Amino acid sequence: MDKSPFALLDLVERLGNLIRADLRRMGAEHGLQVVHLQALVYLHRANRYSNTPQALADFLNLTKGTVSQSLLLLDRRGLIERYEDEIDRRVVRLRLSPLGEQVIGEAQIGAQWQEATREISANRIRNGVSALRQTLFMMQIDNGGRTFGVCHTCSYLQRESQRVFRCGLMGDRLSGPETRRICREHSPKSSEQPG
Amino acid sequence: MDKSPFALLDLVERLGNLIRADLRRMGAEHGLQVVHLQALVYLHRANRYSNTPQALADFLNLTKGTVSQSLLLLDRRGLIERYEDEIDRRVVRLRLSPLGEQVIGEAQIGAQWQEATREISANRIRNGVSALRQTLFMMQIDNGGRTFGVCHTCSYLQRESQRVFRCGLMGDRLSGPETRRICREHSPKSSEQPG
DNA sequence: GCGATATAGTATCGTATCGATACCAATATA
DNA sequence: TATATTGGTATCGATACGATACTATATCGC
Repeated sequence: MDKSPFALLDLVERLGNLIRADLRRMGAEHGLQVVHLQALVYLHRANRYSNTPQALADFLNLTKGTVSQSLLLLDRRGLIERYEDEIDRRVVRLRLSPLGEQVIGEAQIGAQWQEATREISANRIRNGVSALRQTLFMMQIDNGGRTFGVCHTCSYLQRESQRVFRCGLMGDRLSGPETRRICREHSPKSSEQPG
Repeated sequence: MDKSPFALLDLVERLGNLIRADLRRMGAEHGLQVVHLQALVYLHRANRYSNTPQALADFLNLTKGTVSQSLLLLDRRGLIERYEDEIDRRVVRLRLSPLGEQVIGEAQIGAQWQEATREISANRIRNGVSALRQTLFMMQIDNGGRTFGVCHTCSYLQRESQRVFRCGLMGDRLSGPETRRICREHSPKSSEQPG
């Protein structure tokens, strides 16, 4: 049996630990835990379908009760803002406050990673992306989870013209920037998981 | 600028979250936290240079004080055993108890991953392994961390005969199985980071 | 050798995560 | 309109985690 899938697992775990440690260091500078920074980063990038406590809970694989507590803390510190959904009045929408945006900006999230991958050939990275994307797709099927990708890799995305897109699932028109945000409804294109 | 390094980062983070969630589920069945299962898995695989509280702390990127508490819990539950080092009497050695081995065996760690990667071509996986291994190497340099790999990918490994190996750093002779365990002294071979 | 320093580990304390449970309000369903 | 479902919050207990202080052993400089 080929052991390289397990080698890949080891690497993902190991790198995940390092990324986590990096977040821990950066969070400590602002008195924040890892999960807080993860939440801020998520809200920084989430699209309009995905900026709710429940979506964040799905993303982090935590219960809504747990996430609710973290959001309370972020709110108290003035890092996020809550506002009501106009249609469904149960739903709370979340966004970063100016202070939250500032923290994200200063934290240089991903700078270490960018530095570490600078010397790696683009081709090799694309190969890695392919392998991991396919793995993520399979794991999503396995446990009914969500992939939280951007529109570019999503099967629902339709292109109406050069600059106008539409989400085939929600029916809304999407701007260019919107298509680069992460979405809880993301479903990988079939071309992303060749078999 | 090419964005695929960030795509790779997203995937590693996302998969890391899923692996973590998987550990959480499996741990819950035994009343264990994620970090406990990570510790058990580590001790299950660590070689003779790496089965100490400090090595575990390095692996998990936690302080020795924090790890000491988790080990206390694992000890109370009879999942690990401690024994003194014969030479350095400050050092505590750790190993899984029979019960700990049983828990690891039942937990089917990595089963979900194995299933998820089954359909992916060996070549694509090897490409992914190459990209991530190189990234890990660079991140290790950046933050002075450790890679925690097996002898097979380590620059210190020397082959004395068909079945006999030697660690060039510690000077010890190593059996075949020993070379497949993870080591805190691991230093990637130069052939593992071409470029 | 011998004192200063470094290292491995433990103990204690405060903060905050996390799951479980219960609960409320709004929406969906029948 | 009654029931079920969904989004979110509140509370509680266990415990991770870092910071700090501490002990014991080992190593280094001289």
